[in-house]
Formats: sequence, C-alpha cells, structure tokens
Amino acid sequence: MLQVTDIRENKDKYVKALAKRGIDANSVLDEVLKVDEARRSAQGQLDEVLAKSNSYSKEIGKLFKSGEVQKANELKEETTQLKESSKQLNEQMLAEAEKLQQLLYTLPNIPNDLVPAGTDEDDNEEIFSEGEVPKLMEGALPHWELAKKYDLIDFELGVKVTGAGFPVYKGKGARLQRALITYFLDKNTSAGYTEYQVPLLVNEASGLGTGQLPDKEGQMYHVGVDDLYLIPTSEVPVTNMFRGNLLNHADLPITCTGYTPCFRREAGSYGAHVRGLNRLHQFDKVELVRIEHPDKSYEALDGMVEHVKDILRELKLPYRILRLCGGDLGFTAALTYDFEVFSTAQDRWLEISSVSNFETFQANRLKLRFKDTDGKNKLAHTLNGSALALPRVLAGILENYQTEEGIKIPEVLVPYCGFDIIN
RNA sequence: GGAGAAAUGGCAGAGUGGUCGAAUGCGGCAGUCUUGAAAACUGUUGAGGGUCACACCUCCGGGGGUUCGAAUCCCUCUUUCUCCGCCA
Repeated sequence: MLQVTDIRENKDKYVKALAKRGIDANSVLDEVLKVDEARRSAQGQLDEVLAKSNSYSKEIGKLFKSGEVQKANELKEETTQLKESSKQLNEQMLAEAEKLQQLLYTLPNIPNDLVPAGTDEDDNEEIFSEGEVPKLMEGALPHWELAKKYDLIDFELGVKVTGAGFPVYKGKGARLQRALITYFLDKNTSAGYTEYQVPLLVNEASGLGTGQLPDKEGQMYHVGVDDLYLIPTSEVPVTNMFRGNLLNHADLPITCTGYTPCFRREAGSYGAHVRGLNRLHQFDKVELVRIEHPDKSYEALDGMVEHVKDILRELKLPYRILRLCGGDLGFTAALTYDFEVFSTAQDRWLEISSVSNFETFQANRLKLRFKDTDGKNKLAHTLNGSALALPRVLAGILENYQTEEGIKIPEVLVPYCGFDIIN
C-alpha cells in the first residue's frame, strides 16, 4: 500500500511512476488527497470535541468529590451535546478512513527507475544470460513424456486423487524432488538465511499484509469453514511472521528461507502451454525473504540475484534474467528480476524464480517498522525471491539432461539423490 | 469437545469507576564516583496521530456496550494456562 503522507508531498512523482505501468493515476490520486484531507479535518474536529468533553469529565469528577452535586449535574447536561457531535464526527472520520483505505488498495506499487516502460512480457528487458543450451539427440522428449517413460511423475494418478494440476511424484522422481529441496535449503542456509517451517494455511490478516488480499482472492484456495487460505507462496506466512513488528536497526537485515508447497487456483489457464509441470495447482518452492534497511535494499536485491545465479550455475542449466517492464510488474513490486530456464525440448523459456524488492509497499500494510539510528520509526523494506521453484527446474533438468542412456543427474545433486542417472 | 482461570509498558507485576498513560522491580539510556570497569547513587525510559515547538487526541488482547467519565462494569471474539476427554 502506498503511503498517503508521501503522496501528499510528491503527487507528481506518483503520477509519473504509475504511468509506467500504463495507469493514469492523476484523478485517483486527487481523490486520495481529497479523502485524506476530509479524514484529517474530521479527525481534527473530533479531537477538539473530545478534548472539551474530557476536560468536562475531569471537572465533574472534582465537583462530585467536593460535594457540589448541583453544579456537577449541570455540567453533565452540557456534555450530552458534545457526545452527540463526537459520535457523528467519529463516524464521519471512520467513513473517510475506510474510503481512503479502499482507494489505496487499488493502487499498485510505483516502479523503480530501472523498470523499463512496456505493456506486457514482450517488453521485458533481458539483462543477462548464461549456460549452454545442450544439443539434444534425435527424438528428444518434453518432460511430461520423459516423466512417463521413466515413471517419475504420474499426472493421471493426481487427477484421480484430486484433479488436474496435482501431480504424483514417484520413485526417482520423488527422490529428485526431495534432493532439490534439500539442496536449495542448504545453499540458502549457507548463504546466511535462517531456515523456517511455516504454516501452510494463513488467516485473512496475513493475506492482506502481503497483498494477496483483497485484490487476488481468486488466486488462493479458501477453506470456508475456518476462513483460512492455502498459501500461494511461503512469502505470505514468512513475511507475516513480522507483521506489526517494531524492529531495531541492529536487527536488520532479517533473512529467512523456507520450503513449502504452494497452492494456486490458476483460474482460467488451460491449454497446451500449461502441460506437464509448466503450471500446477500445487507445487513446491523454496523461498527467500529479506527485511532490509531502506538504504540497503537494492544492494540486497542484487545479492539475491547473484545467489540465484550461483545455484543455476551449479545446476549447469541455461538461463536468462529479465528485468520486468512496467506492464508485467507484479502489483506489489517496485523492481523484479525473473529467472528463466531454457526448456530445450519444448523450445521455450520457463520462469523458475522471481526476485523482487517491494520497498515499503508491503511493510506499510504489515506495519513492519524499525527504529533507525536517528531514533525515528520507519517502514522497513521487504524483498523476496524464489530459490527456487521446483517443477520447472525439474522440467529443465529432465529435458536438458536427457541422453541416449537416460537422464543424467547434475553433478551437484548426485550426493543428494544417491544415483547419477535415471534409466 | 467439556469445566475453570487469565490477558496491563522490553520483561516481571500492582492497579475494581474520576488526580492512571498507568505503582514497584528488572532491563535499557544518560550522569556522578573510578585510571578503567563493576557496585552504589541520581536522572531518564511505551506507541501512533498532531504541531515550527507546545497544546491536544488515541491506545491497558480484538470488537461492541453502559457512564458525564472505563485498565477497572457488561456482552462478544481471540489467545494462553490448569483439569478431564480424544488423538499423530
């Protein structure tokens, strides 16, 4: 959520920045400022009335104590009018505050200066690529065929048990999956991230905190009886552990990693491009979350990018890094780098990590602050990134590492798997 | 799931209708003393809004109510603890 206090002073900055997302925010921001003004004015009047009424109450207390009952009762009469107007002003103030909140909820984060202008994924900027695309043998197969051939993943079984998009991993497929999770967590913890295991169901307040609610309700599975949401990413429970916190500047940065399954309804996406592991309702992901001092957050973002690069280098997968353009940037992000692995047999790029700086956008909703060296309380910056999302990494490995003899296991994973080839 | 008790500042813990934003202790910070440190002593020490700065307003688990006035009384929700039942 954007900060009204800042919009008040730098409206033009917001108009300009949001234009990069293709949003003409001028009139909305004017409305924001109008409602904010109305809210503050009601607040001011309310404060005045309350101050008067408080002082009357004190006076009445004193009068009763000194036995001047008559006078006290007279004063009481006077407060009834105050009470009435304070009630009205309070309602007015709350109504304006609610209106303001709703308006702010509709506005996405403002993009960083580095974000290129653009309307969709075609305008994303490739900033880096690395790794060799292997020359596959004649008759190379896409991963869903490979999964079938080597009995690694059973999609039909998942359909039977649950529905489409809920694959069953089996035998060496399951083992490879587990190996990847452990390997990722090891990489992350040795880079200094603290490992967490967090709840897979979250309450409404958490969904609001990280920005999944109220806008993207349809993306999450909702458990109606208990009013809980299945997490679409561990970013939600991990970041929300710090909701409402007032940290000390010395506590920063806070760095977390966690493995969780992720659940996404993905309503409306069907067809060939979601085949196999390309898009699922349930998938595994190892996530990184950082809470940073505002002065350090972009340095930290670069550090996360380097960290993910390091993992992909070790896995020896061909990948590229995109800087998302304004039109493709997520609602809550100020700057995002997407990592894509080249899926050889499908001849397409698959997103396997997304690393973002949210600046204060989430922190403002989360009320996640820290006491800076100057003694002032400030909103922290939050960042997160996948390291990594499992299914597409698995798809990339299966497709890129297929040979006549079978699927080779990347060297770095062999100790985790206990085998070096699937055949 | 049943019965009971509780929720107060960083922590512990007073406070049952008015002078309580809240005693006291610990912790934190500053100072005195000391070559330095410890101890001791003195002072200071919650958050948010608002203001140039004051004033002023709000917050004692969340929400609602009674009252001129609520940490204190009532309703409700949540959480924690104790006992019983069930259970990976």
